[in-house]
Amino acid sequence: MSAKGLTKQMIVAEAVSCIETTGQPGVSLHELARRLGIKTPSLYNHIKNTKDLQYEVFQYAIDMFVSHQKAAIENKTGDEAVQAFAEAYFSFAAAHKGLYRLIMSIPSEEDEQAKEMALPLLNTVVSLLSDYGLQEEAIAHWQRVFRAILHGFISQEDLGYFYYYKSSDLKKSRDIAVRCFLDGLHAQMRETRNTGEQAADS
Amino acid sequence: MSAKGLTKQMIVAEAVSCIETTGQPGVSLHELARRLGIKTPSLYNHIKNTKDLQYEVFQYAIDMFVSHQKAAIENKTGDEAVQAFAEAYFSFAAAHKGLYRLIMSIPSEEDEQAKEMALPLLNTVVSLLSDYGLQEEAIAHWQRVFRAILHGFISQEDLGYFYYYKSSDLKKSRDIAVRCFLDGLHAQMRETRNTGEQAADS
DNA sequence: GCATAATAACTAATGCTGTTAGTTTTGAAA
DNA sequence: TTTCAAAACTAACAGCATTAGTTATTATGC
Repeated sequence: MSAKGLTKQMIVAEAVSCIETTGQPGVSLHELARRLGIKTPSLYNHIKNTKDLQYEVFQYAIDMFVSHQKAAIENKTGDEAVQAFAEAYFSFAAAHKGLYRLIMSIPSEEDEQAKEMALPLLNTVVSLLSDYGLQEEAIAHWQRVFRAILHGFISQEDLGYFYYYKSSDLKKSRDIAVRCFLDGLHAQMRETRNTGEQAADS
Repeated sequence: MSAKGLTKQMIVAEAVSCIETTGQPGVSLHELARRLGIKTPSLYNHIKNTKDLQYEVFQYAIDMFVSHQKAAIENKTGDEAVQAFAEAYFSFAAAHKGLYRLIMSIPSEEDEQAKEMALPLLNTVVSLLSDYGLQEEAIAHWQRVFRAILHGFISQEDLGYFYYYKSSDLKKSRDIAVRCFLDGLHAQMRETRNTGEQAADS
């Protein structure tokens, strides 16, 4: 009945809080309004639509994720930094399941806005690999490989695709994956040093 | 107005066809009924609910994916088989975007039925790695690593997360990823041979 | 201190989902 | 030809996002 002084930030915060507790990548406007003590359509005084709200939360999640990553690799370089990054990546995904899911569900090939918002997420990995003195094209490839491993792992854990053969623990699998990446990267660097060319196709 | 002799198989087939053309992992019952020339609630004479239909399509997609994989690695072993498998994996995901998305969106930790249906998908990879003479626990780990790379790649391509730094092509990135996996696997095998133990943590 | 304008709440309604209950039609078996 | 189950239907509901139009509150200018 009253103008409660609700702000967009408060709505986003409530949405984030909801996502954090449920582990789901979204909230219904109905649920959100209920939590804020208003009726659903009133939300439209502050947000444009669900997509708009999603973008706000998306931005929030990315900022959080990136700062988490940056903190983890501070004062570290090379393999040590890569390993620390991977651990930070895994721990964030575990601690913020809903937000991670959101980050990995929003963008699409067509959505230029989301892709641009996600850019910092890529830059952290690229700068991580810059230590290795690779050529620019090689970095572009290996950054993809690294992110594929990281996300592929989290994603399939989340889906339950890693709970077969469960005798062996996930942490060890993750360590092996990261080590595999580093071994592969080192092998590539040896080849590059010997031939002066990236030779990954023979 | 008439009993059209519709069967569950026909409904599933139509749903698959719809998913194949749209690239989306699902169809609305309304759209499905419209395509079949009946009213929405009539579908409930054949299916239990949307989840039920989803499972049917899921099963169909898995069968298709698995047979595609098996055909690709027939008469191949070792690295050659691994590479052929990876190519088959990538090509299926590209050619059947909607079905692949469905496969990678249905299961969850809690959904035992879906997890069991997905089992053949894991067995193909496990049998692929059996060639290498690894211990059972090592296979459990490396099978995860391989699938993480494969799905991680497709997933992020799909999300648009690989379209930055696009100067370099995706195919080459994929090749590097598979080679990285093989390099890592070989490195592990050398270690195992030397020490008689899996030593991936030092 | 009071009128005014902007803000932010509201109610009512629409269209899209999936779903259920109850009813009629159809086609095949007795 | 009657009978009965299968498979279609209509009508209705609940939950979702969303829009239009309305009222109440708050802050601003005179």
